[in-house]
Amino acid sequence: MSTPRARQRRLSAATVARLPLYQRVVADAALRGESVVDSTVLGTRAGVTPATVRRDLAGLGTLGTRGTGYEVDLLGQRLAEALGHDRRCDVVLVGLGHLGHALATSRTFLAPGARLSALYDVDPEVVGTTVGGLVVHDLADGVEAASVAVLAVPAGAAQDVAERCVRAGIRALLNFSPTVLRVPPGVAVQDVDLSTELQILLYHLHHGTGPLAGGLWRDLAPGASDALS
Amino acid sequence: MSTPRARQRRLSAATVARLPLYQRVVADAALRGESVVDSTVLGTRAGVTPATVRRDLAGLGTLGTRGTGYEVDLLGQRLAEALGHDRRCDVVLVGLGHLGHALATSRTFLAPGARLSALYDVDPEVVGTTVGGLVVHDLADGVEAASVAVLAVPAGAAQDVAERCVRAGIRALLNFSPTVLRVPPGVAVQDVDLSTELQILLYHLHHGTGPLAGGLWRDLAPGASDALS
DNA sequence: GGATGTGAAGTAGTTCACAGCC
DNA sequence: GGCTGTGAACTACTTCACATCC
Repeated sequence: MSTPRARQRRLSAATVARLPLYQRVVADAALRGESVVDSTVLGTRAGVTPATVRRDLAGLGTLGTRGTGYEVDLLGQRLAEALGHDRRCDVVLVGLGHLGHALATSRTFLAPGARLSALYDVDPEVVGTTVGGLVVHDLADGVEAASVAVLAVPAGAAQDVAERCVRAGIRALLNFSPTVLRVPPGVAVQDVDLSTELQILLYHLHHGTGPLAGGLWRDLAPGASDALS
Repeated sequence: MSTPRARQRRLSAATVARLPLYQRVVADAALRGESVVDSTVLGTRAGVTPATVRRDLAGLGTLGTRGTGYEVDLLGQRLAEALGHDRRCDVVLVGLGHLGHALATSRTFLAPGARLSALYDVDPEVVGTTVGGLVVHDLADGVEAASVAVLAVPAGAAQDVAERCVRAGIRALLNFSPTVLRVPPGVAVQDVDLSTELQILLYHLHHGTGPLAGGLWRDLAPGASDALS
């Protein structure tokens, strides 16, 4: 146990945001029975240039083979490790409107290692019901400790809910409310604002503007789409 | 009508992504009865540095007053204009699972100017029902023309749905599926991957890494939170 | 031959710091 | 006095291009 996990350098935020993408492409490649992928196919499938792929993956340590590419199994393993898929982690979800319901029952939302540990709402009609195998608790009864809280609540309630979560010792919030949360230092907030995403798209549509972080204006692959199924 | 809309320079993608945030803060300020805001309060409320606020807003033309700040009404007007809130725009939504349902019934998802014009699904149990005042049509019967399509469908269906939309003449897709879509040039795709957002948050939590595009590790405001009721 | 990994160049975005105006 | 708007410095990210190794 001398150098347990010190293989990878510090990854940039931009790289981290792409790791889940690579992970998905690699898992898919494994399912298709491919044993090796190179940066070009990884890139086209992930919507990223080959150079960026290589730069990103180089940050995980030396795992490619020159002249060949990346071994799918090994790459998948390293990505899972970097993304912390081996670590258990409890997630609580607050707000069981349609969005909360969608998240609680989604098969793909939770990363490997993450487990939904509790659900909360304030609506008496919802409290006590079962969603995705978990009973919905009353937010007023307090929030249990966890690693992450997902906030799928109306804007007006978000700050209050965030404070309850922080008081419960939760240090990472995934915020779906259109609100900028005030949290103490040491608490991470990741905002996902669905209406903002639409507005960004509309802006680029109206102004005919080009590529955006999310990867706009992607080209159709030259060959036919390689039908999966 | 000599220089109708040529007031603003070309805005960077990063700036565009922040405009909706400013817009919200400004609308909120107007509701509170504030008539002027400066870059510092705008910044703290939007979770952005004052310098960035000024740089961003300067791109909309000269609209601040030195020594004072930005007039709320004027700023709101310019932001709305830049975001195209005056332009009508039809949005179709495909997929009425919980997520689609949430989007279709949300009061905040659609930007001003945007109107939901049609809903589609493939599930016979859902087709024909009414959601948010609109009847759900069968996707197999074809997609009507619109400016934007929102894809809230399972990953396996996303590419097919995207192609139907493109065939219907839609040139902007908001994609909630964990899939990289292949589209012809000239079609804009904005990806929103909810599971990726969680994974990014988990990475930063595990590795104790710092600020991210979304704005992690925000500080608590020095004063008490200015309680809005 | 062919693909990785990486210095070096190029581009985009942020922050500083201050001149200019109210 | 105070705050905007912006050149200039800085930092972050991407892309090129090639030496390196299989």
